Amino acid sequence: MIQHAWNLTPQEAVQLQKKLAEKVRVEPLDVENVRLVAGCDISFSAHASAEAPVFAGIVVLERPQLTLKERVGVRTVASFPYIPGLLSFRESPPLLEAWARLSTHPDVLIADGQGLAHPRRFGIACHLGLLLNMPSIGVAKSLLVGHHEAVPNDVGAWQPVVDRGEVVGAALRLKQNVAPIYVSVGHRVDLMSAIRLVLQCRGLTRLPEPTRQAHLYVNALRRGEIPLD
DNA sequence: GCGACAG
DNA sequence: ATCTTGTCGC
Repeated sequence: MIQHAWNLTPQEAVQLQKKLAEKVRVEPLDVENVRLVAGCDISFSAHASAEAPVFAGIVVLERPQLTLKERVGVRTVASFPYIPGLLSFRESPPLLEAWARLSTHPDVLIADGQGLAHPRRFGIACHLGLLLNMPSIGVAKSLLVGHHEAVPNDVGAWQPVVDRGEVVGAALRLKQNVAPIYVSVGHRVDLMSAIRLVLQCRGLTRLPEPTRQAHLYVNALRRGEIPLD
């Protein structure tokens, strides 16, 4: 099991990403046999500070009905600032804490951010997948790197996201007349498998259900509408 | 040096 | 990410 310190300087974090990026595995995933899909997200209290309270949550849905099987949340503090390209050093520790409290065992994890569509090909989806040794997929609402052609206005339509001549992800449309989402490989999956799984996690909104429900959950936690265990 | 920049 | 109500459109 891979493990490393989190109290790093931004410069050290960048070096660590370059080193860990070499360990990411891109391979087909047997999507048809995926039963439990985990979605995770973070919610911060107002005013971004170094010691801001943060709520991290994981929701586990069961395919193909996308039924909620489990959800777990934790309250802690962020110990790393938000720096584009280093998001995972801010959000992963809280998410790993929540993950450790799961009683179910998800087959795949969908992270709220990029996977390989990252300047060093190591977004938060790759980071979490590698540390948890889990198939993982990145689903982001906007692009960090790369470009793509216009995506046809049809559910399921997608266009490759290219960065420095390399296909690093896909702009995928889950709903008509709204912006597409960005799907990229995290760990132990390939792009086609990732796209297929995300499509199977489609609800009626722009974002896939795991991501959407995790978002709603952590926001409810922050507002005190739902108690922590 | 000038922009771009996940959440 | 967060601060925030109503409003236009499918």
